[in-house]
Amino acid sequence: MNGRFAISMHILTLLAQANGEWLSSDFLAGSININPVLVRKELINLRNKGLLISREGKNGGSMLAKSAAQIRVSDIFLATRQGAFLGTSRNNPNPNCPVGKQITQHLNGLYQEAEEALLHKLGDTTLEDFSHRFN
Amino acid sequence: MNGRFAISMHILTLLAQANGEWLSSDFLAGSININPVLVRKELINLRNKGLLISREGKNGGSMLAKSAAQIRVSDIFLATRQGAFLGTSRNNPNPNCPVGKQITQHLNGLYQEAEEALLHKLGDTTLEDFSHRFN
DNA sequence: CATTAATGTAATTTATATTGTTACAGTTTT
DNA sequence: AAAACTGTAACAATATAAATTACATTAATG
Repeated sequence: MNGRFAISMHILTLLAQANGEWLSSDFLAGSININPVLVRKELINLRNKGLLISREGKNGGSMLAKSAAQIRVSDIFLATRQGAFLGTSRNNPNPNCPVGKQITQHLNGLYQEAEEALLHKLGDTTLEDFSHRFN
Repeated sequence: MNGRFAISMHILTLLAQANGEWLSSDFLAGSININPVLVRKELINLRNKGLLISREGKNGGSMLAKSAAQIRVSDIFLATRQGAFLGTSRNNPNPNCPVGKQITQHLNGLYQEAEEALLHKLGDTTLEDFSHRFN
């Protein structure tokens, strides 16, 4: 998918299983096995998207902003994709070619349809469902 | 999606509209506006996947191996994705954490489901359908 | 049979995107 | 005041993708 999606799923699964405990970015980073700063950057993003809350200072950390049953995997997907997901075509097809002139537009249409199908599928699973798979 | 998918769609759309003409890699590269060597690499791949045929030497080029109606966009997607598409998680979560130990497996399950939904959707459109959108 | 116009392919470089690191300021609890 | 956190900027390293160069090979054609 996207490295950030995997990190966010990991973070949120840990939070879902934390039962009201504030988990520190260092603890999360230890489970994911990545640098704590990357975790904090992801935490900031997920917080901005309303999926978790954080507390600064000693005994600080993060916890879910709502119950895991209210968070769909598609929400997490949407929260972590940067702009386009399928696309970012920084290509400049030849505008003098009938195909080149239109291809970007038609590919984008295709990407949009595909993404909708993907989102629909990911909307079937909640974070709670996912987190229960670890039992 | 993937830069190679876009290139392949572009190549195949041009071939679909070529009506039995052999198109050269230089011509294709001119429409896509990328280096001809990249096009040839993609042509090799698409040929190995049975989507087109090529002819060497003077007046050589490529053409579709079958009618555009027989090629689904999902075939092209499958032909261009390298190994995993959603995934390639070269991350090593902490095996001493109950979540870290299992997350890769569960994410892969999710990716597989998502990819199936995507493929199903892309299977609804043929290269012919796509190519007709340029009229 | 030499010329020309193609493909095939390896090796290398360049560009871009992703991921990781360091350092330190700010916040809150004790 | 000390300790344990988060927040964030600036930078470094790595990985991936794209482009380039160079040349061998193939086949048509005059």
